[in-house]
Amino acid sequence: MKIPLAAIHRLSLYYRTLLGVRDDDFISSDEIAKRTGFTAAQVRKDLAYFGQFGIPSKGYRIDELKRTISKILGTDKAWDVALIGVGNLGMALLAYKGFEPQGFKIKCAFDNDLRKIGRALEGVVIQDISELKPTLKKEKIRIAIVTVRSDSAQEVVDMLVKAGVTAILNFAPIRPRVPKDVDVLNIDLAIELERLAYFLTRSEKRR
Amino acid sequence: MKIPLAAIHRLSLYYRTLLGVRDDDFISSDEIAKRTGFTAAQVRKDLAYFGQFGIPSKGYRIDELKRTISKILGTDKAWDVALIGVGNLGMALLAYKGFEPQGFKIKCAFDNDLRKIGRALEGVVIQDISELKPTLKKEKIRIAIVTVRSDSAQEVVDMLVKAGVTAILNFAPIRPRVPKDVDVLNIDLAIELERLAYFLTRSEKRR
DNA sequence: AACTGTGAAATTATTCACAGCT
DNA sequence: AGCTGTGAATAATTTCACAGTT
Repeated sequence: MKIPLAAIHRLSLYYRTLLGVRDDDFISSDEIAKRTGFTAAQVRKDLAYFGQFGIPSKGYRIDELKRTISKILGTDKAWDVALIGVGNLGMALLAYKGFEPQGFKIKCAFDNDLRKIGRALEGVVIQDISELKPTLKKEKIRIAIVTVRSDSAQEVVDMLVKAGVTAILNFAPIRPRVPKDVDVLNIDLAIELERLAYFLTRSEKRR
Repeated sequence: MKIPLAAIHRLSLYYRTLLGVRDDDFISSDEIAKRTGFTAAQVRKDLAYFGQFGIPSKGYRIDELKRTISKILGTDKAWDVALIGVGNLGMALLAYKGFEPQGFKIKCAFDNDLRKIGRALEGVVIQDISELKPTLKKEKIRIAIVTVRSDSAQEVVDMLVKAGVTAILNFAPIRPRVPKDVDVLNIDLAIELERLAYFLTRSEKRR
């Protein structure tokens, strides 16, 4: 069956909602919908893509549902992550507290600035970019976050692919080319602001 | 006419591509498609939502198209932006060089940490959060970036709405409630990693 | 009675394919 | 001849609505 990509995103949000609810109880699709802003039918359909977890007339067992979603998303295991580019944004992500609760740990960091190499931040020693491949192979790292400037982003992505990385969260404002078995998720901060500017322009026109 | 939200996102990417091309020439939908990874029909349809800019047998005038897209997105004007929460991520965004070329300028920053208030970063003096409403009103700021911890995010968003902000880029891992004339774009970094983990889990199963 | 799971219908988005302009 | 603009066709996603289960 073909699962809409958007469903995965919603699943993450359902999971977040469940974290704020007492465990030892049931929750209905209606209640999840209310708390996340989606519709009840959508919640049920999304969950049904992956099996039948609900009990008619009661809803979903919260603790079970949490475990199930976590397993679907793959956040039931811990994932080690590599960070490439320890500039402002990279440092902020190193210090970001939101990753570990979801099972992600930035295990190693790389930069090409000699002044940074060898320094430790948040318990992670910054390594020279030339160490990238051996370290990633050794640590069996499959996920990387790219926060380098756009002019070296493609080069870094190529190195990551060669080092066996298959999932990349890219903050550089380019869309890197990768083999099709590698997943890239692009976050372009300026583009997000552009979308807001579009809405703003529209709504000001409407007045 | 109803314009798909995704079309706006693509428009931003077309624009980025055009920046890397000589001005005084034409470009075909096919060429734009090739450079952005979408299809030519999609490029033409997206542009056609907003008017007829192309010349049959030649393509689109690059300089004109750039101006046109910029106008559609609203990036032809400069936008002043407020930043709330000068933690690691907030500081990184303050220093981020990618906003200004697209017409966004972080004009003021707020925090509630007394040790930070009064300090200047990147030429922006950090103000006490109590100054938020008067400053935003005075500066007529409509766009805000929220990088506070999740437990105060809703409160901050409420303040922003009261101060007249109608577009919010939110990095706190909650979905704030806002009146329907306010647009919120949520970037949840952990959720993005969860999507990658999902792909990774799937592709490992396939082997 | 209450709530799930799911086909069918409706809606939304994308792709096709070609008439028409330069 | 080449490339746009766009209706029509197709595909994807969401919503509806209800049969079935507890």
